[in-house]
Amino acid sequence: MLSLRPGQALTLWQKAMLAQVRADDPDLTTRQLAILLSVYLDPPPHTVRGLAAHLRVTKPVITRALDTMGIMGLVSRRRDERDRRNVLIQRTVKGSEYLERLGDLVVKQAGEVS
Amino acid sequence: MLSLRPGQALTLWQKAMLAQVRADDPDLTTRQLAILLSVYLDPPPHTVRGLAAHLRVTKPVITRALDTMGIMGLVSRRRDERDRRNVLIQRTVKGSEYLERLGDLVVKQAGEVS
DNA sequence: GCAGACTAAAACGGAAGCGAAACAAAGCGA
DNA sequence: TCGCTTTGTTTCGCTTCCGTTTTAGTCTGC
Repeated sequence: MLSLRPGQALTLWQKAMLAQVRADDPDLTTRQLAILLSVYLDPPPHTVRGLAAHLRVTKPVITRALDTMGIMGLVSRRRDERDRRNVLIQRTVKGSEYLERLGDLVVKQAGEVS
Repeated sequence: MLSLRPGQALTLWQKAMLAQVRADDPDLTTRQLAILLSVYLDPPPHTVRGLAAHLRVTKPVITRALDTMGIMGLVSRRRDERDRRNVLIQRTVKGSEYLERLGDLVVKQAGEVS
């Protein structure tokens, strides 16, 4: 159970956003990041349909985000051989590293919140 | 001093992003949110030039973000009467409420992180 | 006063995201 | 087999953001 006050939350958010903006690696949209986090933190398998329902957005939103993040190497796609209509979204080393850095960044900024 | 583990940080991030995506009020870009948080959390006065230096982005980025958030009513602009080249960025009630909701949202999600 | 420095905004072309609708491929049920 | 559903992608027109460059207004030092 993680407990923090609203002021601490906003300060943490500011520090994290600031670090994100200053780092000039390409930053993801809110939707893209939500998808990436779901793929890596929720148990597989992940399908376009499943993610769309989970985030309550339309399927093209998922497809487009996967296109973009696929080019970035943060996720990869594979056909489901058991039901070839489905596409399974898979993790990549690069995506793991990306989220690892994000987690470390948040932890680091949290340490500086009084 | 706020202490959390990388796994907790990512889970918190996921929950917050998910809540943000599901809520269908217009979500801000990373840059816009960073600007908004700086305006509300850092001591005034805030100028375009100052914010650009603080975030390490170009001035048009700030101008455009202020345009967008101004239309949304989250910030307002006023000429500095002491040096009329400057524009002072000011807080609004609506902006305060927006960040209050954001803070509460993060606190709420944090409470569900094990 | 006036040239030069400074500040913010506007203009420009390009890239990327959006929702809605159309589409192709695969499974399913009679 | 042959419709019908399901799944993911593509297309369309539109909006928004991007970096760069240009413009307009304001100070400042001589």
